[in-house]
Amino acid sequence: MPNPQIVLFRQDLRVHDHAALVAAAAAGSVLPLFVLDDDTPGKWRTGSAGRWWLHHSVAALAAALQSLGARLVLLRGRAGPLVARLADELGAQVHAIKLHEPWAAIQEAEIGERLTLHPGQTLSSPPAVLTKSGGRFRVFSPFWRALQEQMPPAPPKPAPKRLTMADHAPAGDLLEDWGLLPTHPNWAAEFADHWSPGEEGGRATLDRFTGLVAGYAEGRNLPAEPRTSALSPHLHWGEVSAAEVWHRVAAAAEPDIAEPFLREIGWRDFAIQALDAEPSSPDTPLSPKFARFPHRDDSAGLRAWQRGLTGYPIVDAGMRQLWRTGWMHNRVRMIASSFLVKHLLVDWRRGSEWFWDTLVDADLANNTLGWQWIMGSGYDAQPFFRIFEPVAQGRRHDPTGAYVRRWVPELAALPDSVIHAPWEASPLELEQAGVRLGETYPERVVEHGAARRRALEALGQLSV
DNA sequence: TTTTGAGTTGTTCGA
DNA sequence: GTCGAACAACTCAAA
Repeated sequence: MPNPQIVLFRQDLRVHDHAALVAAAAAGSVLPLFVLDDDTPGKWRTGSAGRWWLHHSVAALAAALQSLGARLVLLRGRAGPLVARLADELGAQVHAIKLHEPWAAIQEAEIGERLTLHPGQTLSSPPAVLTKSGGRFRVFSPFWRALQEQMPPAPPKPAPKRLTMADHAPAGDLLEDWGLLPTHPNWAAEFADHWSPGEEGGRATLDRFTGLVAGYAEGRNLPAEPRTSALSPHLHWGEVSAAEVWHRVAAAAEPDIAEPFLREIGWRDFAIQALDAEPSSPDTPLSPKFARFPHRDDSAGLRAWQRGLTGYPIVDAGMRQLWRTGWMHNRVRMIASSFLVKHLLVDWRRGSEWFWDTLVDADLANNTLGWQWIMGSGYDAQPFFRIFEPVAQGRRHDPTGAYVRRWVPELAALPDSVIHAPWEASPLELEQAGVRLGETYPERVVEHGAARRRALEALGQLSV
């Protein structure tokens, strides 16, 4: 009997296109393992919404493995020493898909020589496409050009037909005992209306999107319409591989039609390699001068933002969509995050922490890149004078107000002309809509013009 | 080494 | 209402 092969699942909760699972199955009997490790990642342990997703995704993976003849073993604790000890006890090899988050590198080092790493998190492997002089790209466009030269990625591997479960596998924990789901209160009550965690749900989401690729470039900025892929949580947890997404989308449309979406998958690679190169970036601005930025310690403003009570309808709609569904449309993420850091001057890390805890697709690389980008302190950051104007953004991307009406129902009866700026409504319009500013819906926490001037002044100080 | 062109997602102002 | 220019200076990547 050959040695047992431990397959350590982490952010690759799938059985298709899983190089580590395939290699293990070919080498002997298999012990699939998932470790709930809240220790190694420290502050960036899986957040609350992510835990809801993780619960269901682990259950789905266990069922998929069961149908192949294996049992997913669940353990809790610091993964490195725990896996190393189990491998020693069983005389096992360990297989895993290489991840590029800083905590993953620590786990991999702690498991040590028993571990064989396989590619699979990113489109290219290693994730860092390099410049002609061997350096890392810090600007997306040249990165994307170089990445495209490596495409297509390797074709997805089929799932193993049959697994032989290793002898002497520990019983492990019960998923229900991990307490990943919220109870009092159950703030995730609506999540299941919007999401189907797990590989099957991910593939169904991908199937649906292949019919929408052609309209993606035009429709992706309209938050009222379901025209984005909604693949982000499935990609974060690796329920479908980036390579499979690439192949399916590329097959669904002509190259120039598919490119706007494939670029976004390229951004995911860019974010992952950026975090790999800059492991402190979740906590530290990449541009050192931003350490001097005069953040305001505005706990009331932060709370208004978190609860969707800023008085700016597009911002509030986004923040409430996030709270209710664990997700926010990408266009609105930009508007809402810009509002926090530019209009309120709150430290971008307070925003990234909130997103980390509330997004079902919370991903350390994407979250970090996004917040540093909007702040202007990161790789390929936007110019400092680019301050989103929430009313103009709302009118441009939600012209009928359908998105605001859905998530901010107390404004639903306002006419289109003022739905994004209720303070511009006439007394009669307000009365007919049943809106009393300051009572049924808040006054603006800041006025745009004044907030913009204040932000420009604060940012201007950095250049002195 | 130096030079050159370019750089996800925008807003405001004045003609 | 529409349009183009200005908004800093810097860094990156390649020639």
